[in-house]
Amino acid sequence: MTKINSYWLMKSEPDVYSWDDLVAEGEGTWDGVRNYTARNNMRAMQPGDQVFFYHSNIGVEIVGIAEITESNIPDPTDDTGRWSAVKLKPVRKLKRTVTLKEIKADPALADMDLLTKFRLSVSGVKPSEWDYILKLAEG
DNA sequence: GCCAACGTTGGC
DNA sequence: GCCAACGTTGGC
Repeated sequence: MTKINSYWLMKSEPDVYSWDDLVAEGEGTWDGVRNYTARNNMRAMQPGDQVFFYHSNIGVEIVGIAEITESNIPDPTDDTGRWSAVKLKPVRKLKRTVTLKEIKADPALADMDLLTKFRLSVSGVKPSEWDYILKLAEG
């Protein structure tokens, strides 16, 4: 099994589950996803994969980096067996957040799934995009 | 298997 | 709070 992608972006509404909630918990289970594309992305994840944690609705920005600790586990909120979940832990908060506005304004990031499939809650990030955003956030 | 209706997401 | 985008459901 070859690794296709190691970088991801996961969206959460901060008033439901924020970066601080993840930090407080130490490890979070990402469940309740009811979108096939998002689920397929989650199934492709492997422990050790890096994830941008993104706040939707409020803030609308990437706030931190998390790491997948367990992948392809059954969704505890699902009784049909169709859906999957992953577990992740916080790695670190970005030195400064990177807003959607910035991402939209930057031609280097125009192809991000975040923009082209903006309703997708779990999307892939290319290594080049990952590096670029890290550079924006931390120089 | 098509497609209209419906529901949800998420930016503004 | 509104509305556009788009994924899912269900009737046929």
